Amino acid sequence: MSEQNEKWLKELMMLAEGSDHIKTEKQARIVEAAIEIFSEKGFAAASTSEIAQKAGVAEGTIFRHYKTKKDLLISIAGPIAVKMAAPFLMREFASKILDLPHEQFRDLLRTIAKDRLQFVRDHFKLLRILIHEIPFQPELLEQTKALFKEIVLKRMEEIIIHFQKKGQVIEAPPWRILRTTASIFIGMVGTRLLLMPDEDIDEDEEIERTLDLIMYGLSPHPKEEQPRST
Amino acid sequence: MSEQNEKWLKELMMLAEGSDHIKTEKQARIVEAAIEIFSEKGFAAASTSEIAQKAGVAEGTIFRHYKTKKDLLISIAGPIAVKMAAPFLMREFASKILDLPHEQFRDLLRTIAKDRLQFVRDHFKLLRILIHEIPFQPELLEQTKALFKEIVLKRMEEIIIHFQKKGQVIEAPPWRILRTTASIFIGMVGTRLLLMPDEDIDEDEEIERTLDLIMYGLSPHPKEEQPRST
Amino acid sequence: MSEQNEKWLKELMMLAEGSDHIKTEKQARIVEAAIEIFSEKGFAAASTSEIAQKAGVAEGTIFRHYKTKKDLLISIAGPIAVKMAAPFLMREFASKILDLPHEQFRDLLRTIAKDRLQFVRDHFKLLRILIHEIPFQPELLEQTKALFKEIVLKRMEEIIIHFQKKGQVIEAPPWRILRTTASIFIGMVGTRLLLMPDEDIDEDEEIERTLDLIMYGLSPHPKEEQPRST
Amino acid sequence: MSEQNEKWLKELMMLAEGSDHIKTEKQARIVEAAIEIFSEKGFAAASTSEIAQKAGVAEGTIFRHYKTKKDLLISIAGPIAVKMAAPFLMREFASKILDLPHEQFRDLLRTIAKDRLQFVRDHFKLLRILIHEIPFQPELLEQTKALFKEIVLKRMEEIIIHFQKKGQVIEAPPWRILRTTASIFIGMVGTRLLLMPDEDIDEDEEIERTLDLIMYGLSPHPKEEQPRST
DNA sequence: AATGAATGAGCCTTCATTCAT
DNA sequence: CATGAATGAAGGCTCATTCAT
Repeated sequence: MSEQNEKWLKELMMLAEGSDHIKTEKQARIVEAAIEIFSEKGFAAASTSEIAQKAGVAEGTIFRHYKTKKDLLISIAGPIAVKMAAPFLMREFASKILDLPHEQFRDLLRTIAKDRLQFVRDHFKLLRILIHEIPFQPELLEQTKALFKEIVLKRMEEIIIHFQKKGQVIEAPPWRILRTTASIFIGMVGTRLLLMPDEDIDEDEEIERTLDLIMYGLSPHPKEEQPRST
Repeated sequence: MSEQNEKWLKELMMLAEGSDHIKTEKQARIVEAAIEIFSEKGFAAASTSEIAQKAGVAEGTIFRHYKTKKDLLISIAGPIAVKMAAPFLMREFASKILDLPHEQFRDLLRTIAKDRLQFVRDHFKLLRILIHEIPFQPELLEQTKALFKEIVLKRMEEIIIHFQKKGQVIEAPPWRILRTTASIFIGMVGTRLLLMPDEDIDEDEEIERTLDLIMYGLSPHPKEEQPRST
Repeated sequence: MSEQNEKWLKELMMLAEGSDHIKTEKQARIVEAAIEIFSEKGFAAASTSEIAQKAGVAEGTIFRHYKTKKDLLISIAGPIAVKMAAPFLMREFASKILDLPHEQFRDLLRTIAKDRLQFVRDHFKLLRILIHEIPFQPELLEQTKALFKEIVLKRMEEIIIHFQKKGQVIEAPPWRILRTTASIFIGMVGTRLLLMPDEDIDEDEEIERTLDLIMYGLSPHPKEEQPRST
Repeated sequence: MSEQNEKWLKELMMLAEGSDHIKTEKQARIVEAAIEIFSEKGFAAASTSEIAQKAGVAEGTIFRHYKTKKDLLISIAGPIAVKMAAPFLMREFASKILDLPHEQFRDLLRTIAKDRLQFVRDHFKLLRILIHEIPFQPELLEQTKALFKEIVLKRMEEIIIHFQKKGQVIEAPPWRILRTTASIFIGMVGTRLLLMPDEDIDEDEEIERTLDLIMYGLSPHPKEEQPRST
């Protein structure tokens, strides 16, 4: 990783932990209201007057804290991508994992999946805004793309290669392995949250079965050789 | 499938083939311009005057053909979901496949994937609009949800069960198998089109390797037992 | 009356009887629809497209018969004033009445009132349009004003003077007598039609009692001298 | 009068006196401009942009004070009916008059007529708007109808009955007496203001002669019995 | 810092009118 | 005569943003 990147990383980590430079209580109320409304109607269809009303502040107050409406959006949607990637930003992330001698790849996936799933649930509205506005806000797009290409992909590559060396993961380009795994989890979350938001299911069980599919695929496998986890 | 559904199916199939009741040449120009602009800036941020200008018609002309701006959106974004699901609407879809005695599940996946991938490329902008507006247009949401739950899921379930009986697919809830497979392909397409639109890759090869992952998972498998496809 | 006026009178009488130059059946349907809608929402708030729809013709057809929307209004609202004044246009109107030796003024008022009241009922919507648009259409205003000043007032003046000479009507400027009498009847009709459209009353009786007030006023009068009519 | 009505009365009286909740100077300019233009071209044909221009404010400013154009109309035309009826709203109106032992009915009529005539002259444009829009704005219609039925008619009935008992007014339904008297005055005002706005006449004399007609009617009356007032 | 009245550009939509068919 | 697609000006209204208080 270049020195450039090192500096960027530091900034990102501060962002990931930072309190988002929210200073006054009114500003907090504005942000909260904006999240609610942007998420509900989309950025373009949301009006600053509605946000002001919901936040219980005067319209002018919004523009005291954020120069434009888009500024407000960026200040809300920008950091969430960083936070989503936060675990991968930790300096020790890869090394810690790689040092654990008996760690199973499957266990790692489970840990990450559960952690990020919880994150998604906790920040659903914010992520919704981010996903929706990414195509229309080049800033967001570039920032997020870079984040995942430079940080997440890089870190995960090391780990995947590590497990490939240990013989736990097949030989295939790490990016394809990452993409596939991520897609499956995203698909799982998406289905849960969007198609059947009210259904009550055993999530741990669901994750376990999904891990089965990730690890062994759809094709039946010879008995006893690759015992399924409980 | 209920009789109700039968009727609905017929309507959908007509929609799937229909020329979208576009009658005049000006109307076609309006639709084309609208697709372009909706896709580019999103529905809410698009202006009818811009659409009119791009279409080379007077603004009033739009409203002669579509009662409201939202009407225009629905008439554009509504049918695309049906078309996306079109192959699954064909009466013979399942039966045809199930009758082929030696058909491999993997071959089926490949066929569907290639076909739909082509479709996505051909109608990228339209699908972009659909995906973006679904959360804000209850009509689109319900229609699309029903389409996939009632048609696509139902048809694919039959097929998956069929291959499960033939021992080509592990015993797992068909919906989870469908979800996983679909997610992986969607992830592949998404990555291709969004993250690396310009990169030049051997798509057939990519599909094949992705099928490997779908069929056998990440875990290394005993030699010779499940030979990889060519 | 000047020669000028004589010519005008002739034209007016033709108008008063004329079939309004309505030639085709579609035109008739347009006029009918226009009356309905102008009366209901007012001229400015009525739209030609609504009229066309109600008439069952194409929008263009309206403009084949009437150059503009205002043209349509004038062709509808213009003649109704003339028709309202029609009885006073008849050449023989005054002379006929004046020749009847034993005619009572009260009987004359009764006759006119009943006749015009019926006319109002028969052409309520048209009169509504006329009254509403008079202030905004100078043509209508001038035409109507002239009609009443030159024709109605003139004719009634002769008659009132005649009855003054016969001692049946007090000495007072004829215009004031006409204005008062007309106002009372208009007030009666207005109250009937606007404030209590559904109430069921004995109209003949009402007219008679109103004539009492016109003839003898509010002040109680000595017995036997001016016997009230039954 | 019911308690319900008592409460309503209070509200109305506040309205009748109230400064119409006009707070800023710009709002006052908007109202003034709106009165001018509504009166001139009618509500439907008036445009908010024209009003804004005449008021010297931005068009948006109008909509900050009044949610819709119709809102502006109602806020202008609504109160004027109440103000027109204001004298009849005063709690002491009837009692005061009835207590004056030697009061003549004719004097009462004269007082009211002069007062209201002045009011009409002072608020001509507003009344014009009210009269024109009443048929198209159900709110105005109902409010005004109720006002006159519940307040004006009720109060005047008491008074008329009082004078009937004193023998100054003939026995006839009070509502008919009111209607007739009101019609005559309205006709007088209407003629003055609409047909001959520029003519210069002795108004006091005109009122007096009109009162003659109201009190004694058109029929000549025996000498000396009911001496005409000067 | 906070307010909220004021702005004016721009939005979606309607409308009277025209014209080729 | 009749049609109805097309027009483009104008309408009512919303909105992000500014600024004096």
